[in-house]
Amino acid sequence: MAGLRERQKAKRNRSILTAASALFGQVGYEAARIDAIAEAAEVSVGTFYNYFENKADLLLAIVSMEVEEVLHQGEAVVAAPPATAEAALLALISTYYDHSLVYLTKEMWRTAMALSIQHPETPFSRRYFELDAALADQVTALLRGLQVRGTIRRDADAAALGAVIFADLNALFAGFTMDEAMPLSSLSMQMAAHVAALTGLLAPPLRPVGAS
Amino acid sequence: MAGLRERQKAKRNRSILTAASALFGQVGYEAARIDAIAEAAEVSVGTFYNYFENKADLLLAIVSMEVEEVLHQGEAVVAAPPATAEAALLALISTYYDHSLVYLTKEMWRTAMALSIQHPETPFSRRYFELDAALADQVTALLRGLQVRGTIRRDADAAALGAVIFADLNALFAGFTMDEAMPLSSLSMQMAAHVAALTGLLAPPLRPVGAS
DNA sequence: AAAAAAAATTGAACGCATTCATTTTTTCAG
DNA sequence: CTGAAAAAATGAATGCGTTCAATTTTTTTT
Repeated sequence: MAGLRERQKAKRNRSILTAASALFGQVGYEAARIDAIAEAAEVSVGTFYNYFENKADLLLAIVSMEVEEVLHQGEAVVAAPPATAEAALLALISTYYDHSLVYLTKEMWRTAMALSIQHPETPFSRRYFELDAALADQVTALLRGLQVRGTIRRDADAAALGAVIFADLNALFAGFTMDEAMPLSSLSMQMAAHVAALTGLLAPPLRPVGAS
Repeated sequence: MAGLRERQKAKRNRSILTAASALFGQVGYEAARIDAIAEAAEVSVGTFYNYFENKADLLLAIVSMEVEEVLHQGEAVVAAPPATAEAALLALISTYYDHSLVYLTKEMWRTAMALSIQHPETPFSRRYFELDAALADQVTALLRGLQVRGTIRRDADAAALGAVIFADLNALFAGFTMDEAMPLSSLSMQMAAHVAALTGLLAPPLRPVGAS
């Protein structure tokens, strides 16, 4: 049976996360003061730091949730991709983009990206890049699936192209988070143009009729 | 004739920038305290803030110098690119990479990237992205030059591919700055693999002999 | 059930970027 | 040269994330 101590710990953890998440959503990550989070969670500032390493740690918890859900959804696309290379890539990337503002605001994303770059040796950063790598791998897996099926040229370097495409979708997403006025639809359109440019190059070479 | 006031202002400006640059190089951007910079520049903390908006402003001055020099060098490559698409892209990108640690450390780059993402409405950010855009445009210009010359397919979307390639070289560079142990040679090799994957797709279609 | 040990809570104190009211220096009109 | 006005310099004060020595609560031991 869970002891008092254990139960209280779980309750406080939840309480802090809930309070932080709410405040981040209301006033933003930067403007959310630790005192305010602690107060809302009915805990002292010192106790807050007993539960979370620092402010960034809170953000990481939320980012992890977001990316894990999106990875899960992405699996379905990779398992059964649309018919054309263009449609398949757009389907996967849309999965990512469309989910992106469910738990996080643009400001929270910006902060997460900034923190991950600035302090690479931090647990925050390590975890963030683990998630990034998983997404990039999913893009590569999609490309490989398309190659096996003959939708795109087999001689293309799927790993390299997966990395390139992920870097690009990431850069476009960063641009999206940096423009508060930009709607998701604009992001999708930009991505569609880039995907079209790439898939235009990826069509398999025509094979002479009757060739083995 | 320049008055006393004007002359002193210029001298102090130079003094602060020199002191900051030296300290950044010695102890890093984050560890460089404003008091220390001010003291080294023989100026009070208050005066420091009279000359620079904030600490990031110092970094921006150094980043600007770096990127401007590299853009200048890049022009030469775009004006007279190597014979193959692969060699041309590698030449341009190497120009960027090889210059990158002249004025800045990896930590300074990381900080600059992080700041530019985190506070997009800041003068820092605006200037940083102006520089980024200029670099991306240079990649696109190179591609267009190669198209005109027939080195790569004319039906490719140069603007989109330029953006994709720039996003990728940027992502690889970010990875480089985040690994203190990684040498420039590793970065170049990664980029070479990606460039090879892309240029493999960019070869112009064979034209039947004798076609107009 | 009392005492000792272990674990967790607490808020005052610290470091550091930035701000601001006050003082000093420079300019310039008379 | 003098005194008023303008500009710049100054360092103490502020805000905020994080740390830590002291206190309180919970668990274990006897």
